[in-house]
Amino acid sequence: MAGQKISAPKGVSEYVPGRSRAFEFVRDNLISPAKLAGYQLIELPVFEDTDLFTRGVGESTDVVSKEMYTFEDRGGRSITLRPEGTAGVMRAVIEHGLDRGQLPVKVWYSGQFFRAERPQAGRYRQFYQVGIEAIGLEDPAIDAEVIAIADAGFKALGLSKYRLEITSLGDAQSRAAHRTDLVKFISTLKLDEATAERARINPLRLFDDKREEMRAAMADAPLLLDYLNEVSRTQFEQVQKYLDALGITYVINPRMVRGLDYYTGTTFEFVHELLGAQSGIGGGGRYDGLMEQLGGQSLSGIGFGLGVDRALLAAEAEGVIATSEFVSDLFIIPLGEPAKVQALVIASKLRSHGKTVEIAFGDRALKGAMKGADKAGAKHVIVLGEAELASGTVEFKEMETGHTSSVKIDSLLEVL
RNA sequence: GUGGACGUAGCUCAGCUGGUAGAGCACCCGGUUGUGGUCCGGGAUGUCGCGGGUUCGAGCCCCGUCGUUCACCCCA
Repeated sequence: MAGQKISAPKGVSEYVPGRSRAFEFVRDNLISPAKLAGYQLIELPVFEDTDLFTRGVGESTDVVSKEMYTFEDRGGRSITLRPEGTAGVMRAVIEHGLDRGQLPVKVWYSGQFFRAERPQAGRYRQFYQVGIEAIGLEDPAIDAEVIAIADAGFKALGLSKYRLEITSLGDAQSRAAHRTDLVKFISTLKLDEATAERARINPLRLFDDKREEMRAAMADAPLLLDYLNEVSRTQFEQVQKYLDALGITYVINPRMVRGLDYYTGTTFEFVHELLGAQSGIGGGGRYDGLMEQLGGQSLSGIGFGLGVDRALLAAEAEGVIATSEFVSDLFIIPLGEPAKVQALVIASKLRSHGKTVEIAFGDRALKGAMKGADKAGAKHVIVLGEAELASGTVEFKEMETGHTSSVKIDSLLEVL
């Protein structure tokens, strides 16, 4: 049975030449501000013990209850493809005792995540995220810095048509007080079965319902922000003060809901204007109980995850992705066998000095090869034939201007 | 998981009420012997997503399936 075509699994995003450079640009620039702020790389497995997510992210969440890729490995262990980044980072921090040293622990990560959802524009089953975590400090200044780093990442891409929404989920005491009243309020509403079930699992969810009638019904619902106790309120005000000082604009969204159970205190989301239904390009927040929940000491942390796929979509929608850049410094067109050998030698030497050099293999006609050089984005071209080999000199052509000059083969490095 | 739309050359799409496929872009070759981006000429390309069915005959109709897409849900 030969010849059957195999296509990619449903709902995965992949980037091939043509767009892969843009993807690379987005991924690298999104995370660059974190590196400037002293965050260090943490490279983790894409699969983990299933318990890590059921305990860390929370069994009541959609992410855990119906979107995980879970399977049994050959040793009978339950394994899950990571649906998010924070739980894995916490596991590794505890396991390697990183929290025994100087605090905060500051790490960044980058990689693929997996959720078995129905695919949609900007929503994939395998998606790419970069993120950071700062663990072990409760200073609201670090909350503001974390948010600022995410914001700087988006700005580094040239994005501007997005907004930052923030809120505070408060501490356990504040949330408990609010929950009592919220549940009471919800009990007065007439809900369909699915919605009632969601309310039962997490009453805050109803704030996120997009249906007009639900929004109207929830208009007068008690807001968590009004229930913050002294400590939580002061912290949230501090965060705002720092953001103001940084000149970062934000809107307070008291109805913001996050899908992962571990969030507490400062919580935020970046929403892009041009993206349609899947408009969240990044988000994060503080998590007080997570580390303890996973068997570590009781430290709070804060972090974010930014969606690389969606940020790329956003950048394309805004038209801020730089498209044509020179890919190679030099393109060599050899004419004849002896020239081909020399081309290999010259290219290899220049590459060892960090120059990007391509060779037109395959004995194409000169015109075709020139065209190829143009398409490939070559900055300079040289033709290597009998005459050049004999004289040791080539016509060095600058593609943008078409200007040529005589250059000794041995001196190519100087003119590149 | 639920509902709607769509699925024709590498890409974007056209194809009237069923009669055995087309355009633009891209690609390849050439425009007198070794120089690109413009122009001109020529050329290759599709089991019309896949599988059934109706019909003398289906890209066009029906069913199923897979995929994409939009919304809900959820979230990056």
